[in-house]
Amino acid sequence: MEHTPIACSHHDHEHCIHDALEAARNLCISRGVRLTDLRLQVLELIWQNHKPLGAYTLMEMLAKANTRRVAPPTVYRALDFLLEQGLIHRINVLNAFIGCPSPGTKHQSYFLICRTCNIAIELDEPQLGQQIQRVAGDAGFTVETQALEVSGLCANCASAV
Amino acid sequence: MEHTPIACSHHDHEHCIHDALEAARNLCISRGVRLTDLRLQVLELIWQNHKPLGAYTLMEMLAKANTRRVAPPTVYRALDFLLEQGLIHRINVLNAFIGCPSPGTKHQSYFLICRTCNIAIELDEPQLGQQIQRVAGDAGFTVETQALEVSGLCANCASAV
DNA sequence: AGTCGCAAGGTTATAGAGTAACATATTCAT
DNA sequence: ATGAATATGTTACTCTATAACCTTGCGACT
Repeated sequence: MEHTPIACSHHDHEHCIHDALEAARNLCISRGVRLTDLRLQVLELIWQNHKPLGAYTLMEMLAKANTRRVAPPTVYRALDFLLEQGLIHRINVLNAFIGCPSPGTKHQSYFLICRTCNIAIELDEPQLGQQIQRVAGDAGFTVETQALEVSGLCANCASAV
Repeated sequence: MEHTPIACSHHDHEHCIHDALEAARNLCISRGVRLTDLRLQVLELIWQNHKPLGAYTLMEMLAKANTRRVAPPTVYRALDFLLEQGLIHRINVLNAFIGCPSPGTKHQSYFLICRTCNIAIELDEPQLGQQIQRVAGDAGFTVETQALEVSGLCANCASAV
């Protein structure tokens, strides 16, 4: 593998999850917001999969883990919290959610999404943001959020053809 | 208005719709695909509004125009056809569809979406595409489609605050 | 002109995604 | 301890989209 973006490389997954949850805990403490059991559980499920997860898939996972029914508002409220805190991103084209590897740092949402294996690789490209900002500015547009979703084949899947 | 992207400027709307439909007809003829009454009707409704329209809004419009019930698959099939032919784009963040001002020319989907008036301004920025292509290539990713959805305030709404 | 084949559209039912409104339970500051 | 605020539970519903199957109608070919 020549190119290995974080989400793509083979890595110590347990360690990766642990770090993400630890970072989330610290971030929430420093902000004075509550990372409750439910919210933490949702974040953990999202990280364990390492691929975009739909709200209803999460619901089923929660129901199994807690051995009781979990209704949509429960999971959506947790997701809303995690989105607000920048701990996860929403992938619009998939109606799904994925963990953010660098919460805390304010950034936009740029993703490479593999149509075969469904992996979503988050890009860290401030320059791209600047160019988008400039183009939008030329049109007199005030940018609030940016969402770039590039679909195609990841390195692994492309070489597997 | 200093900056006037196509979708934003005051223009002869009838003329604009007419041109779009004419272009669509020609494109379909040259490709040997059938722009049926239904498909044309959907395309026309989308252009008449000039703002992203949801599938169910379209359904109601069709039902009224045709004075009979129209079921979801009917409108979704027409939308699928128009998407395939590049005559419309899908705005993921709005679950809505909008006419493409330059079908025929292969291009990606870059939109500025005003959260107040809901207008969606399509950008024509091949350079942006190149930069995205480059960034994705650096990650070993093979790009198939790009979707950029920038949310914020359009020039009109920003000045109206 | 008939007819065969296929693409388009109709119909019913259901899956998937998200929210409104209200009730209950926790937590926190005082 | 108590009240206010925050978080979660519950029910019901809306909106978005697709599956599966049937019917229609165009169009190429003899």
